[in-house]
Amino acid sequence: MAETKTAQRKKAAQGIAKRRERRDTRPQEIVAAAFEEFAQHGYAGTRLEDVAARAKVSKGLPYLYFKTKVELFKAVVKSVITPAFDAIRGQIETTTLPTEEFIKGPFLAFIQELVKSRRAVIARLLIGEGHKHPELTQFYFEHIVSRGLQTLQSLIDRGVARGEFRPTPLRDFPQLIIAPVLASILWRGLFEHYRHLDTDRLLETHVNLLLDAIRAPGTKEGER
Amino acid sequence: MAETKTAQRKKAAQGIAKRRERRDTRPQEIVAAAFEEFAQHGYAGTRLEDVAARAKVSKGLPYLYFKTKVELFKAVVKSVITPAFDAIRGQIETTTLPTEEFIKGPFLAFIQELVKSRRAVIARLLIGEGHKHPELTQFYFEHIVSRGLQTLQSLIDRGVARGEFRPTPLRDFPQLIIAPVLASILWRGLFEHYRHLDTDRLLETHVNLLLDAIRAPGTKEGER
DNA sequence: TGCGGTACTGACTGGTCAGTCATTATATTA
DNA sequence: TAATATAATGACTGACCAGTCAGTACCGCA
Repeated sequence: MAETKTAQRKKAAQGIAKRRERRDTRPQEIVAAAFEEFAQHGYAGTRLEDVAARAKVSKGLPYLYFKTKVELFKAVVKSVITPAFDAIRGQIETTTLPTEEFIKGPFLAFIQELVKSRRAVIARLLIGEGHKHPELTQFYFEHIVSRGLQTLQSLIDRGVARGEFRPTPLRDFPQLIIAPVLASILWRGLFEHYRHLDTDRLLETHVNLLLDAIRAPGTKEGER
Repeated sequence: MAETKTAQRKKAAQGIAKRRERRDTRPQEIVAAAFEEFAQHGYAGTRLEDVAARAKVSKGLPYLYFKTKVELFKAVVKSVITPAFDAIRGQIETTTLPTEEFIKGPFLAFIQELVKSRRAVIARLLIGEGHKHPELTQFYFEHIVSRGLQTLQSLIDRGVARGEFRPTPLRDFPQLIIAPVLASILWRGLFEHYRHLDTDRLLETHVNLLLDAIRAPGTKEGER
């Protein structure tokens, strides 16, 4: 009997953490597995059984930490999306670069990377299945969309206040800055297989045209 | 016995068309019902039983005209989307207006209307569930997206050839012209409930900024 | 007036999957 | 080392739905 126990402990001893630690890391492991599955099969197309399998866990365990499938999905969104957006928002608020330089540099780099990252598929998921889960959509709207747009608005306002940009209705529609990012994400998800799209150049073109359109006259030193 | 028959005929006589006609109109009726259901519940969320009920038809009948659910969805896309796009494509190709006028006029009106129309929900459907049905996506890509982008490209090229626009990389990325349309459709579908977006003005702003960015120098008569 | 064909019906099948729960394994505590 | 608590399991349930098919009703025709 004692022998059987020790035999069983073999597994547990192989670097497997203590119980308490285990309980604390399990949710993250499940969220990570769920992210992969959701990204690959969409929300409706993902079976919790597969999530469990990927996390090397039994079918029932996810329900111990997440009451429902939706709850798990929310956890994925929170853990994957929020940090990246907080990062760029912080940069926008604290940068000392001239606005045009900031947009052509760090901002462009951020959206170029975003479009190609695994995080982008979450946006596609929200777009596709959001309307079935109002609670989820509201969370996403309040935490990402609303705050993001507000930040962009203040970025433009700052450019105008500094005399870098002429005042345009763009400040009322910061969605116009983001729209090509969305389009790129969707293209990559849906049509890349049929026709390649150079999203880096697309976004660069977008940013340049937009700046051409709003740059204050007499500030054209950068043009050539 | 003869009486029973006549009694049954009562129903049939009430303006219900003859058999042959009936058979020819049924598919359209089913497609119309399916459009409503798909628009309301998404592809996966739509039960063919409900489509049938809405069309006042038994559960089995749709399968007589459409082999599978996907086939029915394709029919919906074809009947709802294609005509509108063919119309604007024709206009683009045959218009005699100066390119800028055309874009600010008929083209702007078209996208403003499109965003608000019931057709837009189909785009949202494709976006959300397209990746699960490659066949469907391919059909959509070939019939709508690919041809649409080509038409836009030739519109820009024409403007450049006429000296109205300066040459810009925009011609390589006609997606940039459409991106705000996409964004508007998605906003209306997802967030309108939380925050209203004036898509008419958004699209007008977009078109104006874009034209400001690509207008050939010396053609600024329209500016003020 | 009845016959043949076909438009149409709706109960049924097979398969899927979210969520449950009785049971088992194992860490911790005494 | 035994008792206790709780992490984890996985067979199972209930609900759902695409797609089928044996049968019915009804039209047009002779």
